[in-house]
Amino acid sequence: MNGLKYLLLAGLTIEAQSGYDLTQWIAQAAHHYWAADHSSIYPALAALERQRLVSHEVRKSERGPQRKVYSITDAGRNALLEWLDIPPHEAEIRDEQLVKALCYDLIPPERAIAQLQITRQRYVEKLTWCEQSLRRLDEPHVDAHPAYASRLGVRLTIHRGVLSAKAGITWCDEAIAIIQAHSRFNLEKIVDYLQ
Amino acid sequence: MNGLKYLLLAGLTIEAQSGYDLTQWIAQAAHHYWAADHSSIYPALAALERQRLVSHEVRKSERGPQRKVYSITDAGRNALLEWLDIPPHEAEIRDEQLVKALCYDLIPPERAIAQLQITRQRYVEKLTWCEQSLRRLDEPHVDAHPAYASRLGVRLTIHRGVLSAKAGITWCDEAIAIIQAHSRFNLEKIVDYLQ
DNA sequence: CATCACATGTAAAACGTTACATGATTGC
DNA sequence: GCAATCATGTAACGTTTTACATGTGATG
Repeated sequence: MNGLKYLLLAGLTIEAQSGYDLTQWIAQAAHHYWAADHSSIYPALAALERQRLVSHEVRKSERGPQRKVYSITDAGRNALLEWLDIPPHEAEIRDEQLVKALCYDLIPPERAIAQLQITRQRYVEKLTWCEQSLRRLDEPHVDAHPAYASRLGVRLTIHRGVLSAKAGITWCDEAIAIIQAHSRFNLEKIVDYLQ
Repeated sequence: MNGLKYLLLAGLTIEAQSGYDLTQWIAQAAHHYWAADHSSIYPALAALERQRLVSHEVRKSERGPQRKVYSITDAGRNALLEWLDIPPHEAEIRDEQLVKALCYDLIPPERAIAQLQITRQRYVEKLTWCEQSLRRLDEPHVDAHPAYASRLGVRLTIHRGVLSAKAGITWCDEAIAIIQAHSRFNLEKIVDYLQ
């Protein structure tokens, strides 16, 4: 069984959700650690249901067509718990921005810097979103049972988002500075060379 | 054409390399921004050669069987340059550690912490490697033409590795602290609840 | 003579993305 | 009526992973 299915099971331990909800949640809250879109989520949910790790009930939506709201089953929770103890694989990353950065020798510095500024903006937006979510988590909740007092796991993953976004912003800023220093340096060397 | 092919073209702008070299390089220097192993690299190189974006010559190895050393062609360089101006897609990440972290509510804190310590160690090793590489880049080179004085792109990507690894280490440390605080907090609440 | 690092590949299966396909409901 | 959001899916295609497959040369 693949990682997406465990992510879906994990999402359903937070609360019962539809495929649409899970899609939105992965795109926003889990985007910095898992990539998946609806066309892989719906078949994955169907497969989990065939394995009896989740079940669904149909509910009418407040707006739009009927929803299939999925819940994790006891078997699903057990499968998730078993998987949890396996040491995680290393993160798998494919970041086109870095492949392009590797080639910033080959293009004019202004174009490299313009690209980095767009990437920086994306990281800023992610940071804003994560910080807002953390603030929402910190609003006090009154729960009957202390075990549910706060969602540790959710906090941990959003906190990771904050640190990733900050690292991204720092890199963009420093990369821009390095490119500017480098182009000044090269200019000086070219002037020397021509004299 | 996919990202891997551009990464290979980018790698070949640094120097002519074999599939084996590229595999090693991606596993070490590019690991924090691109995942690929030899079974996708060899077919990708063959496809690039069919498109005349790279060419190879066979050379005997100092140790082991013959090598196919690939070079980027002018057409390859042009294809790379064209691609460089397209705004990069957002990074695609699949990090099992974070999916597991999302579930750290569900397991005893010691097990979560043990897992985080293994992950932390991986980040420490990555950081060590990147810092060593940067030091090597800083050793002065004497080059005939100033444009080749240093590899800006290589520096940029390794610098990203440093920042990513540091963010990873910080997260592991803070996650461990949060889990410890959370379990103390829950213990207190459970004691209150039982009284 | 076994093991490790070097070196290159292929085949089948699993996985993911893009595009296609449909339809309800709300607000403008 | 049109666009946007809600909501669920499938099909074709392309990519990636896992496993298989082979063989060289150095070191212990």
